[in-house]
Amino acid sequence: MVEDDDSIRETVGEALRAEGYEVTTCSDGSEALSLFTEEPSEQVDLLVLDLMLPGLGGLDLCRELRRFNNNTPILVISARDSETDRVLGLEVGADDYLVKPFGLRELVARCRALLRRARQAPTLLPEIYTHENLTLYINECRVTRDGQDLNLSPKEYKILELFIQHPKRVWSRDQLLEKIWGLDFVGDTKTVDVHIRWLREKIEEEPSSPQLIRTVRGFGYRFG
Amino acid sequence: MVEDDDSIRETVGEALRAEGYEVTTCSDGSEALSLFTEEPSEQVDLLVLDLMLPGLGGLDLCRELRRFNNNTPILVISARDSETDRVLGLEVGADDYLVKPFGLRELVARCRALLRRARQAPTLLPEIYTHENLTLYINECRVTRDGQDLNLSPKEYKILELFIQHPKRVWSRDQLLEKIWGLDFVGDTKTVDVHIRWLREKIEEEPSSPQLIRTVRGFGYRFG
DNA sequence: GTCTTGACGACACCGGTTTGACAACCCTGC
DNA sequence: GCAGGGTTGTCAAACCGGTGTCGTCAAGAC
Repeated sequence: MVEDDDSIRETVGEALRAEGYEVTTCSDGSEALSLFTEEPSEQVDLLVLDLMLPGLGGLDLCRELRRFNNNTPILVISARDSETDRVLGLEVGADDYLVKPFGLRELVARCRALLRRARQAPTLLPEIYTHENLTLYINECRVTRDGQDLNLSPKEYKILELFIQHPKRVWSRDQLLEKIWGLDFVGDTKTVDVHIRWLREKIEEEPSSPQLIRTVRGFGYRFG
Repeated sequence: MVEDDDSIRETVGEALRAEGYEVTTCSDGSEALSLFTEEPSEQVDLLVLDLMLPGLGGLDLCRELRRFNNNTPILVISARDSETDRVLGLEVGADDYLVKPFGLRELVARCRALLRRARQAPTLLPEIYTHENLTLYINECRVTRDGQDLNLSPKEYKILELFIQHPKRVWSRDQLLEKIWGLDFVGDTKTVDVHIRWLREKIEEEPSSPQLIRTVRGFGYRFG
């Protein structure tokens, strides 16, 4: 929690601790930012952030965090209560905006709601996926089989990326069209079949009896 | 968006459409719930929900969705502005609570914030149903019996999925034809019998004296 | 006992899937 | 600008397994 007013900081901190949360407080923006950038960085699950801070302001801190792909949930608390202020806070990356003065029960409830949702999202997706003898490097758009580079086309790569990120999940042809080709694709779902075939030829031991990409008759395809 | 007040529904709907969102509106809770339970279910990315609704109320709808592991983001809009109301709304599963009257820009900003966060949670948790020694994995179109994979045909799988989601309920042959085969199916209801038989052979200990799929003479079939 | 309803076995058909071939398209290097 | 290779979307034919139908028999209901 970042808040320069001592009494509010103490009160809110206590209320959250009473709920069983572990709370770290500080009173200005740059101190907060260092918590995120220093190594080893503390794992922060939720940031309760006042806007009016000495030095680095709350909005700037918010922007800065999002700029570095930090997706920690942020609950802004502020005395500025105009609609413009609220919209601005949400636009720069806050997840919720609560106007002072607020009730402690509401603050706790909103914190809980944010944490509940954040728990469902993996904090960070891995950049390298491995499945049997296949390895996929997200950043490099590259796939190796037994260490040997595979030459996949863009579509083939995207399909494999989706597959390897969700092993065992069955994808219908329509879902694949939506995910890989986009909603605005017009054409036949048979297109998917063909790309699956080419992908099989590159990653399967025996493309005619595929082990990695299985067809689930009537539904679609499954990887793994 | 679920809202019984015509003018609010229109205004908000238009505001969101103006932002490029695709908006479906309805005016009561049960209608909304059917959007989620019907097959094929519409993909809903965000639910904007009024609390005071005729019939099934907003809070009940919220609870019902969460009970079925539906984790669609929910933004509650309500004229009830006491702290207790807000806390209650957030506790039953809403992600945000906005008090009427509200500014359209703030509403849009809060919708955007919720969608931004939801987008980071790519897959919903695997939906898994278990009944005695059977386990059904929704996302994988897969069923195991005592841990062993069952090789079900599409029709068999769909029937079992429907059954396991509604244990003890009696389904008439016509209802099954409508749910599994679709409204446009023309043919004999005996078809259902045959598929039930095949399903029994795969999931029952003794298919000739079925324990899981019971026949309710004169009515249909019951699972569990 | 008679009638109705459901279970079972067999079989032909249909639709989904695979496969091969081909043309349109987009890059890239010359 | 132009040629060539790689990528992509479409189509038709072959293959295969799921699917629908039918006739018969067993089990309940009255």
